Amino acid sequence: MSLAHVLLTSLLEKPSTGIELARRFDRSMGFFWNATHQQIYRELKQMLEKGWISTLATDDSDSRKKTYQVVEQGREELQRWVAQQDAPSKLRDELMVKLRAEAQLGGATILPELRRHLDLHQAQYTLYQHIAQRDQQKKSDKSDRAVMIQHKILELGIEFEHGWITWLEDVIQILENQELEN
Amino acid sequence: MSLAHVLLTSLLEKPSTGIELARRFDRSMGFFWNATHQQIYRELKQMLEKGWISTLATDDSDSRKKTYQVVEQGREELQRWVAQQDAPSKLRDELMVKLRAEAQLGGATILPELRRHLDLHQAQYTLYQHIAQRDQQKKSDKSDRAVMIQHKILELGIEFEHGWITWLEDVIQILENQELEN
DNA sequence: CAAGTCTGTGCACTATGTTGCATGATCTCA
DNA sequence: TGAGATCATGCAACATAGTGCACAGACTTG
Repeated sequence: MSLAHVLLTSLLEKPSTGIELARRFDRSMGFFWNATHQQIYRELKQMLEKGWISTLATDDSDSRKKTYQVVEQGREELQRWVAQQDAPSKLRDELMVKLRAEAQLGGATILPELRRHLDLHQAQYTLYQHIAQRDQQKKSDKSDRAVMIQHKILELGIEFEHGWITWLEDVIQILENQELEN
Repeated sequence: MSLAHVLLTSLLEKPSTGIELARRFDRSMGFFWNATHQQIYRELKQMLEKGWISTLATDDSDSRKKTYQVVEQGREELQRWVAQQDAPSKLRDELMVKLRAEAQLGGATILPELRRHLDLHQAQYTLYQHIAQRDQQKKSDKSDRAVMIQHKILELGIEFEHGWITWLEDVIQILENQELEN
């Protein structure tokens, strides 16, 4: 299980409510992890039971809103997990399977899908670029370890998106030319 | 569900037994999808029930070994799936979370993990390069659509591994230098 | 040919992720 | 001020993925 550890990390960065966490998954955190609000609420509940997190007392008591923070035990658990060896995450990409399937089936049904994915990756790419630019201006404190790491992670994201874009453009071109030949 | 579709694709390429499929996941197919033999047997059983595949009659009947092949209905299902729009697969990488967690926790516990991953990616990279070279010699028939697509997929894999390697080297360097400064 | 290992299949259980729906609280604007 | 949107939390059911273990047949070797 590691959704719990993702949430611990996110909560260390800033104590938050369930929804806030869910929203953060659509942004920076979401680049390399994602989860629905359902998973998040369920996980928060379990983490509370395990004593890894607690709710902030400052919350308005007549609201159902709960803000969570990491407690010592949660911090220790995260530390333990970080030190632990794990296999690199396995890639699992439907589009690649579809391409390969189409290679067997014949036809060119896949072309629109490839174009659509190209668009999506381009959008993601520009989004990351914007975030990077904004960060650059906000905090030029290069010596801050946390800031540097976050920046590096973003860079990797940008690199991957760029890889996808050039690759997709290439494949689309090749397939389009093959179409024309028939 | 799409493990079923991955298996359909793999079976179209070549009728196989469960184990053969599982082994193929450790190779070419495994670059963008993976599954344990357990998942595969279970899925094969269900696909048989749905009438997407059938067992080959040529199998030695006193062995428990079963060779599966795709039947018309399975081919149609695959076709349907290929044409269908899907969101790009979401990346989910533990190492990135760990990095970010460590940025919060402080310490340099992550460095050995980064080095280990660098090694793994380097190994993967050379493996792909070898496969690419071998394929180049075997089948220089560039006009074959299926061959071309498989080659392109491999190229993407190589590109990604390369991205990981340069990025990891970079991050390791930066963190090592920070270590020295203390 | 007995003992040990490998191959191929499979069940049961657990963990993780997803979908659909429900409900109270808060906001908003005519 | 009350009807409707939307925010925040959550339950239940289901779908998918992964682990551990078992077992029968084939292969192998002293």
